[in-house]
Amino acid sequence: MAPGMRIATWNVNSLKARLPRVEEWISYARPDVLCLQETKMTDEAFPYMTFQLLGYDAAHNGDGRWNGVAILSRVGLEDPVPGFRGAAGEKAECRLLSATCGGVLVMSVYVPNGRRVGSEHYAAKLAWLEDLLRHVEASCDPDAPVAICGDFNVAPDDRDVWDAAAVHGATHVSEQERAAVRALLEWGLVDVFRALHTEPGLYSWWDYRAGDFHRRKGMRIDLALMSHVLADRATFALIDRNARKGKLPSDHAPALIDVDIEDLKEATP
DNA sequence: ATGGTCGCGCAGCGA
Repeated sequence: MAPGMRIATWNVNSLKARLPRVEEWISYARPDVLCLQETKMTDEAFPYMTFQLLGYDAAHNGDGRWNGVAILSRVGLEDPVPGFRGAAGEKAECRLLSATCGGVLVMSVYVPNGRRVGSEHYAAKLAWLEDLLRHVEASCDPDAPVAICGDFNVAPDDRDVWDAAAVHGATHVSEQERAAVRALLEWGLVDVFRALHTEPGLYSWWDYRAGDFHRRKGMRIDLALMSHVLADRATFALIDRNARKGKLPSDHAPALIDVDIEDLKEATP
C-alpha cells in the first residue's frame, strides 16, 4: 500500500462527452481513487477498458441518460455495492456506489438537485440526504477509514457561494440542506477541503451560462467527507480549476485530497 | 440586461 493516497471526486456531466478530458486529467493528477458523478450512461456503455489501460479497476452504477456514478481505483477495488442498503435501495436512483479501495470504504454520491426550495424535488433531495445518513449509520464505522465523495448539490456555508446575500435561502444554500450535510459531519465526517482551506471564494461548480466561470460566480458543492482517521492525515487539498477551462469542460472541477496513510493500519479497528 | 449554455437526442427537459 502506498504511503500516500490521493482521493478525488468529479462530476463530469456525461462521461461519453468528457472521456478525453477525464483521461487527460487522470494522466497528470494520477488519483489513486477517483469518484465520478453524472456519467449519464448504462453499465454496458461504461468504458472499463479505457480505465483498465490507465491502470484503474472500476465499478459503475448507471442506467441511462440521467445520473450514473462510478469509482475508479488503482489501489484495489473490492465489494462494489450500488445504491442504499435495505428498503431504501430502490430510491437511490443510480446516485450512490460504494466500494473498498486500498482499505478505505469509498462512496461516490450524486445528491438530487432540489430545483426550487419548497418544490417536490426539494423534498426529494432532503429525503435522499436522510436516506444517505441512515445508510451510512447502518453500513459504516465512524472509527474506520471512510470517504464519502461527490456532488452534494449543497454549499455548506456562505464562504462556498459567490454572493451569499443574493442566493440566501435558495436551493443549495437553504438551512435544511446545510443541516443535512451537518448531520453527516456530526456522525463522524470532516469536510476535508474546508478543513485545509478556510478562505471564501473557492468553488467547484460554475454555470455554463453568461461566463459565470470567468466572473468567479460559482459554488463549492463537490465535497470529500472523510472520517476523522483519514481527515487527520490529510496533507493536501485542491480543486483543480484548470480542468474547468479549455475545450469542452464539465461545469464542475475535480476536487482532490491527499491522505498520508502510512500508519493507518495500526490506527484503525 | 431577470437572459445566458450545455448534454441528450431530435423536442424539450434537466442542471
